Amino acid sequence: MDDIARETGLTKKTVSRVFANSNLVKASTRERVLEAAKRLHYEVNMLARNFNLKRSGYIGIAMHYQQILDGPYVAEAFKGFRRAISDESDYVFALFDTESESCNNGTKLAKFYRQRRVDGILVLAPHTDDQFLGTLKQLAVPLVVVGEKPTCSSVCSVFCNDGLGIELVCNHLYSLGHRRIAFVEGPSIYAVAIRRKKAFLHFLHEKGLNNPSWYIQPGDFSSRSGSAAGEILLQGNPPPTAIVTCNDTMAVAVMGIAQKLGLRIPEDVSVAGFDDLLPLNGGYFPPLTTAHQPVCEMAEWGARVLLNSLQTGVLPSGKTVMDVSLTIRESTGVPKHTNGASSPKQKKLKTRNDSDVTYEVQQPPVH
Amino acid sequence: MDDIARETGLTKKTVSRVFANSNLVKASTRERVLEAAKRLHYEVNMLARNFNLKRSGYIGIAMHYQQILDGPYVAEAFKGFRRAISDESDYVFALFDTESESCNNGTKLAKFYRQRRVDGILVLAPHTDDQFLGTLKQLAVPLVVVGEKPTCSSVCSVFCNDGLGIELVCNHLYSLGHRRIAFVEGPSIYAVAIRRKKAFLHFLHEKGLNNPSWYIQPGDFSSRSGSAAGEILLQGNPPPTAIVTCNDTMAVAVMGIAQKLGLRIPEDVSVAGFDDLLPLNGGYFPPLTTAHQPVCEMAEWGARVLLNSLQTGVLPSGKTVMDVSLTIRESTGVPKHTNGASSPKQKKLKTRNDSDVTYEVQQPPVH
DNA sequence: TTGTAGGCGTTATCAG
DNA sequence: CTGATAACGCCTACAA
Repeated sequence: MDDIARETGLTKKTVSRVFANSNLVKASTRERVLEAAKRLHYEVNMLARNFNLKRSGYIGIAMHYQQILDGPYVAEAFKGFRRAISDESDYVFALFDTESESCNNGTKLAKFYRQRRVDGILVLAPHTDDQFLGTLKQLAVPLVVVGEKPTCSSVCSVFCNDGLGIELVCNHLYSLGHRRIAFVEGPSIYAVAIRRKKAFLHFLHEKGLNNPSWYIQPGDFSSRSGSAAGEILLQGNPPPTAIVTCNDTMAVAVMGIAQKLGLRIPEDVSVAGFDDLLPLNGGYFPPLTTAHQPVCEMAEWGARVLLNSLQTGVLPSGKTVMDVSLTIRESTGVPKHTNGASSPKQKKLKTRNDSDVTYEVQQPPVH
Repeated sequence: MDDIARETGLTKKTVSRVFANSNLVKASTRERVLEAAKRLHYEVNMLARNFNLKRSGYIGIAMHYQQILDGPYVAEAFKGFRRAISDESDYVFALFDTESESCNNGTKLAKFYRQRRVDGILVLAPHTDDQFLGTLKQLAVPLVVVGEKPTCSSVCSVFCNDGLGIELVCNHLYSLGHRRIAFVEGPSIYAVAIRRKKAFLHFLHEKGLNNPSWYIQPGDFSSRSGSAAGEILLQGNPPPTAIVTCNDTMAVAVMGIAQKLGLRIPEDVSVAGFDDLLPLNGGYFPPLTTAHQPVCEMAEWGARVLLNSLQTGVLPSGKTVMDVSLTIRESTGVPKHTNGASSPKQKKLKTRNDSDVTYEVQQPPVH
């Protein structure tokens, strides 16, 4: 900057103003500065600037690397994050693996914030036993949880109405005539999985269905666990006429087992999932009926809330619940031995409705 | 720091030494400082420290978000990165999406480096048409490309011997007795895909196989494209007895189509993939014979090289080629109408060999 | 619209 | 082993 100031006969401060996009600089002066900057290959030293501004320019994304990096969930979430925090915003994402203990108990994340290495934190799909949220809350870190309803209730978060999703799926199956409906659980480290199961139990109770207890099988979101559950369910007696799983991966695995057992989908058994994140698979399984979780939108909104907080200096707060919608495809249909209420072909009747967003407490989006 | 200095009756500099882990501080002095620091809730301001040290503490990871975030490749790569650059290393990962134009032509990445926002860059699986490598090369940025052999030859990189992988797979099939071997290509934006195809053509030529041209089908690594190719190949006349695909996803899709057509694997058709990254699927397809690509190891090594460069100040250089190995599982076997040379059951004969690493030019690893 | 003086929190240098 | 002083490159406050 000194060099440019000398070259142009101005002061460092004026040069500084140009690069800080201050509007109290004469256009001609700005030109002169920019010209000299180009000539001298000058580039702002963000280290110095940020040091001065007491900000890092980084937004931390905390997540369990191995748990979710491998899957469409993260891809969708990042799409949303990037929509909110684009290239121009001057913020960059920093990645933190909450798998490590130091991260998990909050020590490391807290330290990073205190040390000014991140300006704010987006927490993606934390586990229910993650302790760091509590730690961070005390620190008054600008923090937004995306994809989960944190147990620590005062933490700002964006998640979705899992219960509604299961309800929609189950009612869809019920109205097709299904009564023997089975369920494959998700891992209990995720509150979402627990909520989904709870909603299923509630559905059973509401409809007065008295299915055998083995109609509810454990699962951990993995293909392997889906297959295991599928084998038990489909070879049981009497087998369910419909199987609802806690995520799409397990639903596909169930379809795989069904096909292996020579069962047609949906003629012999209906299968429904949860998430609607999987790419429509290559055509060797019927497209999946599933509850659509607006991950991208949740992420985008969460990032916007955080950004807004960073700009205003007001800590983020409040919860946003987004509605899950039902996407009916070809893996569900009328059960064999039943006269269902609906027509047998339900092809591609899409009921997605992304604008179905419920704002409980929220500052306006900065679109 | 001033506060601590006052409290302890020392100088700022001495306090500084304590936190910089300098060993020229008396133990008792260090104790006093740390005690005061705890009492005053002092935490080093990394912004100031890094400003002074002219480093950001961030390592950039440049990749095409949507292209690869959704899949096991990134998960593996990050596992490797983290092995090399752990929590203790004081480096954090920053994420850059090379999908955006500003990143693609290198402007943004270059700017980030000049602006001191990243100390070095790991480029994950770039496309052949990515322009940023050239730009960055000129800037003398500490940079390592992982998972691809860059066209710009002087760029430091860690990739694998794709050709060898295809060769191993093809020879395995050939020795089982297969002659009508088909191939599903990968997208030409990846040089890896081109190398794999080239290796396949070389294999055909070497064995003097004269298969119809439609035995080579286009693909883009997606499940959808795999299915499309599978349908054409398996319904063709004469159909191939074995199908080699450019990645595992497409191989699974081909298996799906095969099962849909009522073909048994490997009795009616053998299928082999490339990558060995997919979780062993839930048991509804036979476990896949595939070429194992040591993504995690490549990433780890790449990150080590970069770290080493950052510590020594010497720009990274040289190429490391890691060998692909063959993992034989149950999706390949002796063709129906042929008397293969080998036994029909080749179950779980694993030939993985991760230590098969070839160092062409390289500084020693900092284990 | 531009300039002056001073400060941000750390480390480097060199002396003791 | 410890200390005094200056420097890093930018920004804020206030003055002109």
